[in-house]
Amino acid sequence: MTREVRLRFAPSPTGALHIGGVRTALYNYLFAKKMGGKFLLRIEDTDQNRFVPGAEEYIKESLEWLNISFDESPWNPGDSAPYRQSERKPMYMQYALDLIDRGHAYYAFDTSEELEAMRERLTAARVVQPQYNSITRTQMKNSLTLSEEEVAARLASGEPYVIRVKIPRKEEVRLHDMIRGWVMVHSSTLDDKVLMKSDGMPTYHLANIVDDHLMRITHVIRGEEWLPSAPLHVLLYKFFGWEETMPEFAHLPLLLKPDGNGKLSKRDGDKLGFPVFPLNWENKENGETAAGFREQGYLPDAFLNFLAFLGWNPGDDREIFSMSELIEAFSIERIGKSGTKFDIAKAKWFNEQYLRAMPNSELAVFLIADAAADGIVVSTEKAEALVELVKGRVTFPAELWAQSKFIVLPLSDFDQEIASKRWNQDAVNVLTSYADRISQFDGPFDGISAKTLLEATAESKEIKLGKVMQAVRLATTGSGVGPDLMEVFAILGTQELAKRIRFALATLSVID
RNA sequence: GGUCGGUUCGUCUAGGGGUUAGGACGUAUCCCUUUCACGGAUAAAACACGGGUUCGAUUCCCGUACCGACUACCA
Repeated sequence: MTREVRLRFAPSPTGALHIGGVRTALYNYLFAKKMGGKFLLRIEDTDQNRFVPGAEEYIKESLEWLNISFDESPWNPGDSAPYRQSERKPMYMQYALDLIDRGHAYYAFDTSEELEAMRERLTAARVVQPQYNSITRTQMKNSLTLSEEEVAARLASGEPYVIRVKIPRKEEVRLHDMIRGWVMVHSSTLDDKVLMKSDGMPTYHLANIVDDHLMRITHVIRGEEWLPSAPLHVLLYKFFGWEETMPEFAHLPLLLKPDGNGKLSKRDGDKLGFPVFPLNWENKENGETAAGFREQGYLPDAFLNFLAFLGWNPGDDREIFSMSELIEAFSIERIGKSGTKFDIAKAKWFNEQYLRAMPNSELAVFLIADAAADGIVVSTEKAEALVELVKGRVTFPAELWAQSKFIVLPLSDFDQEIASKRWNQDAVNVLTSYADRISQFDGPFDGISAKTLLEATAESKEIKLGKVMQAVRLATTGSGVGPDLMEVFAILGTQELAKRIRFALATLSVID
């Protein structure tokens, strides 16, 4: 019988969900869906000191924004409930105890001072890697060195203790990674990691193995930073006797800084002026804030598409993928091995592609809202016309209104540099006549008729249109650049257009 | 330092024993456009280095260099 494919995303609620975490969630989701399996969310909140209020909601909202949904989660529990490790606390100890019974773990009573002293002693003795391991544990206070009575007495007295895994002295640990192939590590380089902390909570290592086993996880896709501890996890599956159902591992390449080297961090975003988080974030306790892609104007589908390509590609030239197309095309084999530098320019390009592909009616919603924020009411019909005019020129929805409001708002001033260079007597002559002709214009005033009329006007004055075009733009929009002027005229309408021209004629003066 | 991982244009990448080493972003130029942008076209731009193996290596092997992750009672 083949097992149901089950994947999980297991973030820690210690702050805003980093973009790398979002990508991990996405890849897990894509693979789960591709395989017709289930995707679950598990909150890894075993470190009570690092818990940050609001972080869990942030994770939820971020993934909802991107349409990454869970079949099972704290808010939509399935038969693996509960989905918060803090709520699973009572179940971990028995597994740790089981490991002690099997001789694969032990109690340790060393204080942090004693641990520190041990490390100092080893460092002084030039031991390359001071760690709690098969050698050093014989000199520490634990159930391997202490008598059974002594251990029992310490336990009974309520003395704080941890439970450590007993790493074998010599053993070749073989780890299969779906992205990297076989990775071999010798157990002598591993240390006796803490499994149960003195506060009664499991560490990540124990909780992750126990929960993945209990939740019947078949594939673990996580960041490369976990690769070094993966051999320990393999060992734990073996110690528990769960090798048969051990999940497949895939360690994703890291997301790197755009400049220089190293893992992408919040500081890079602040420094280079782009977000590193999906949503805006504010830690109410320490006032820490971070900018989000959503608030910067990235469309969820575009951001998702961009994210998917950070370390994965379909193997052909296609670049624009919807979520369902991603699911269809996704495969772990096509995930790269090397770290990926974060390139915000590509993210913008994706956003532009998606924005231009959106129907005007949807884009108009953004424009109407932004106009309303400025206290301006724009009709749907007008908004759609404006959107059509400028959508090819913008990266973010907020620019739609910013770049077209000059049409809606009254014309007040003129670009002085253009005025001094382009405002001349020819322009005054053409515009004076054009305003008159427009006022008398009868019939539908569209881009074509606006242009025909302007050409006729210039011809009647025996002036080349090209010589006065900049002045015409300046007079009607106040600026030297902008979208197709004749289309602008059409939206303005004959009355407003004539009014603007007369205002310009009255305001600007010919210098030469 | 140790362990592990990685290395194709500036960036994301395709490819893989014999290729003009392909695409995309970005950049530059040209075309379109009576502006700017969009769009179209073109260009510059890469196999880290050294040894093997081989008729032939960017591709396979081994070293070196460089980069990174990890090295907590954090995940």
